[in-house]
Amino acid sequence: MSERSDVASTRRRILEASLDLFGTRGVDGVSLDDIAAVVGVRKQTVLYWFASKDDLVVAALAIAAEQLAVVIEAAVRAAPDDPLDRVDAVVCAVFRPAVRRPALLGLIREVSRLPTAQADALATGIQPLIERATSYLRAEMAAGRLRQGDPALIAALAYATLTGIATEPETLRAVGWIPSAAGLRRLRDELRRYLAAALRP
Amino acid sequence: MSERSDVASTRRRILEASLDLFGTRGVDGVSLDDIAAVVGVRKQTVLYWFASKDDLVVAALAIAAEQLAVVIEAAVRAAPDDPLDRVDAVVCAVFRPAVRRPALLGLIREVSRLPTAQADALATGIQPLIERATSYLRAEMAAGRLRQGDPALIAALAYATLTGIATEPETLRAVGWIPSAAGLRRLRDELRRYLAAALRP
DNA sequence: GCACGTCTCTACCATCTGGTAGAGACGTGC
DNA sequence: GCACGTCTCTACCAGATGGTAGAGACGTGC
Repeated sequence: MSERSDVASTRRRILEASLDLFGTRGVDGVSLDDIAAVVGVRKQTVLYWFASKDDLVVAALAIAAEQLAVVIEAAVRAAPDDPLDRVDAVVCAVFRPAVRRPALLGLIREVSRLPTAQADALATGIQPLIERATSYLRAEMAAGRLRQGDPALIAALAYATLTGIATEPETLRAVGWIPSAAGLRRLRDELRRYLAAALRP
Repeated sequence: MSERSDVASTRRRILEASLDLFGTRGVDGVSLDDIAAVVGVRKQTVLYWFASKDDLVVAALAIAAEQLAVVIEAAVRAAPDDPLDRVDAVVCAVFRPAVRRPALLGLIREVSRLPTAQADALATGIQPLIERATSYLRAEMAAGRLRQGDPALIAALAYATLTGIATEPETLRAVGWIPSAAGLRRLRDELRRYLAAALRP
C-alpha cells in the first residue's frame, strides 16, 4: 500500500499526529491506538516505525523542536540587524504556529513533566533554542544595544507567556473568554509591546 | 481508626493530595492507588469518600477554586481603593501560592482539556473568578480610573503569564534555566510593572 | 450493649494498555 | 521471478486501571 505514502510518508504522518495528540491531550492521555486511528493505520504499523511509545514521544519532540528552529531561523534571517526588531520578529514568528498548533509548545511541557528518562530528550532539541536566545540577548546587552538585564529572565518570561497564551485558549474558552483571531493578535501585540519596553536601552 | 482523622480529615487529605497530583502529573497520569499511597490509605477508602475518579477531579478543582478565591478576596480587602494598587495586590497575592503550588493553576488547565463532561466543572468554580476580574476592570475603565482597553485581554494575558510562570518552571528547569526564588520574584515584578504600564490611565 | 461512621481486608471484574509473534498481502525495483 | 519495504491480519500477553462486593475491625457516642 503506497497510495498514502505518496502524499506523506506514513512515518511522518504518525509523527505529526503524535505531536498534536501528545501535545494537547498529554502523553498519558493518548494511546498508540488513538494515534493509529488518526493516521488511519493499525497499531502494529505505529510500532513498525517506532520501537516503543517512548521512542515515539522523543521523535515527536524532535520534530517539534525542529519546526520551531526553522521558524525562528527564518525570522532572524529576514529581520533587520537591530536587536529590538529581531526579538520582535522572533516573537511574531513563533506566535503564529504556537497559537495555531498549541501542541507545538504543549508537547515541550508534556515531556518535561514525564519520568526522568524521556525528559532528557529536551536537552537535545529544546535546550539549544533557549540557550541561543539567552546568549543572543546577553551579547546584545553587553554591546549596549539592549537594556542591561537578566537575559534568562526575559527569555523565561517570553517563553512562559507564549506557552500560556498558546495552551490556555482551551482553558479560557472553557471559562467563557472566547479567544478570537483578533483577540489573539492583540495578545501578541501586548507581549511585543511589553518586551520592547523591557529591552529598549 | 481516627488518629489520623484528628489531624485533618481523611476526605480533606484525599482532596489536597488529588489537587497536587492531578494538577502536576495530569488526571490521566495519576491513579487512585497513587493518591491513596500519598495519603497513606487504601484505594477503597478513596472510593469510600468519592464515588468515582471523575467526582474526585471535580471536587479537587472546587477546592482549588475556593483557595484561589480566598486569596484574592483577602488581597482585595487589604488593598487600598486605588484600582492600580488592587490589581497589583491581586497579582502578588496569587503569584505566591501559584508558584509554591503549581498544581493550583495546573489543575485548571488539566481539567479544561478533559473530555467535555468534567470540563463543565470549570463553570462553577473558575469562571466566576475570571468574570469578576474582568467586570471589575471594565467598571474601573468606564470610571476613568484605568486606561481604556479590553478587560478580557488584560485578564487573559495576566492569567496566561501567571499560569505559564507557575507551571513552566519544571520545563525551564529541564531546559537549564533554574528558577531561583529571586528569579521568580523578578518575574513577578516584571509582570506587575507591565500591568501597571498597561492600565495606568 | 448497640448503632454508626470510618477504614481495611480479600477477592474479584472488565477494560484498556504497551508490546510481541508470525504469517501473509501488496506493490516496486531489479 | 525475486527480494524488499510497507502494511495488515489474527492472536496473544502481562500489567495496570477504575470500580464492585461483602465481611469485618476499631473507636465513639448514646
